[in-house]
Amino acid sequence: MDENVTKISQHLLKLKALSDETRLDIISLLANGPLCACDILESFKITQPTLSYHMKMLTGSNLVDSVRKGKWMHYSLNQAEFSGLIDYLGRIPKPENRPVVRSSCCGGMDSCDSQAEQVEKP
Amino acid sequence: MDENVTKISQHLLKLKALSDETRLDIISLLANGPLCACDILESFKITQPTLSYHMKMLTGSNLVDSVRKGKWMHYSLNQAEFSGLIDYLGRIPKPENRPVVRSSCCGGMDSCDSQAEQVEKP
DNA sequence: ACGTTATATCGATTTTTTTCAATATGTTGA
DNA sequence: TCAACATATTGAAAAAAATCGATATAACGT
Repeated sequence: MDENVTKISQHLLKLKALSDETRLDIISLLANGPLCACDILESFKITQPTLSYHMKMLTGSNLVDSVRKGKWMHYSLNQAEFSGLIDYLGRIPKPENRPVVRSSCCGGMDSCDSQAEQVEKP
Repeated sequence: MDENVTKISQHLLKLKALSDETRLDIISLLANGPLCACDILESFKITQPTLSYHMKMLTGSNLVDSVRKGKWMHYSLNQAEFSGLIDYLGRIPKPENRPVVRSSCCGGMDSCDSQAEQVEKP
């Protein structure tokens, strides 16, 4: 029931993760296969701590998985989570959601075209 | 060619637009059909200028269309643009993109498992 | 023209995000 | 154990985003 609420925040986390240009580029990089942080770092003009921060955002949203391989940290796109986000977005445009209340400003939705009479709101 | 660059920013704009909780909720509202600003406003605990700001973000990203109907501003989800974003995201996980350079930190990708010898980077 | 209503813009403030230098942690090979 | 390397964390500063009150603009009815 309020699992939905939690889900929304999970999706929001992912959307936030994708809303930064550097991170979106990192995601595109990882789409080609796993990479270690040192490789990713070379593709950008940012410092190592900044990359580490971005990777934390990405792993924190579960869009990216990480495993240690010796000295190196290997990052990979979590396809399932990524697909999950896409599925969520894909379900939005359909009218099965009705997540919040709806009121009407002027009787009906399209009745505003010919707003001969206006409904006063108390 | 660099149309791709522009496209990326368009997608990034949309992702930024969706990365705010209020705006994501507005999108869900609009998924049920067009609404005027006054109606949307009632669903949130924000002021009218703030809503106007958010709607500007949403229309600026083209995820939402707006038309004046008399005194009212009617907002509606731009399904085509929304789908465009979803399509873009859906294409990311496949290896047809290779958007940026790739280097290798230790020979191959999986060779790091048994990193008997390490390749020094000059 | 005027008053009312709906929305937009402006200016300032608060909040959040991004960034980096310094430093810490963890791993490996000698 | 220790030096070297890869990555993480911390603390502070800069940049960007969100918010609001005041005010402007636009449309309508009278």
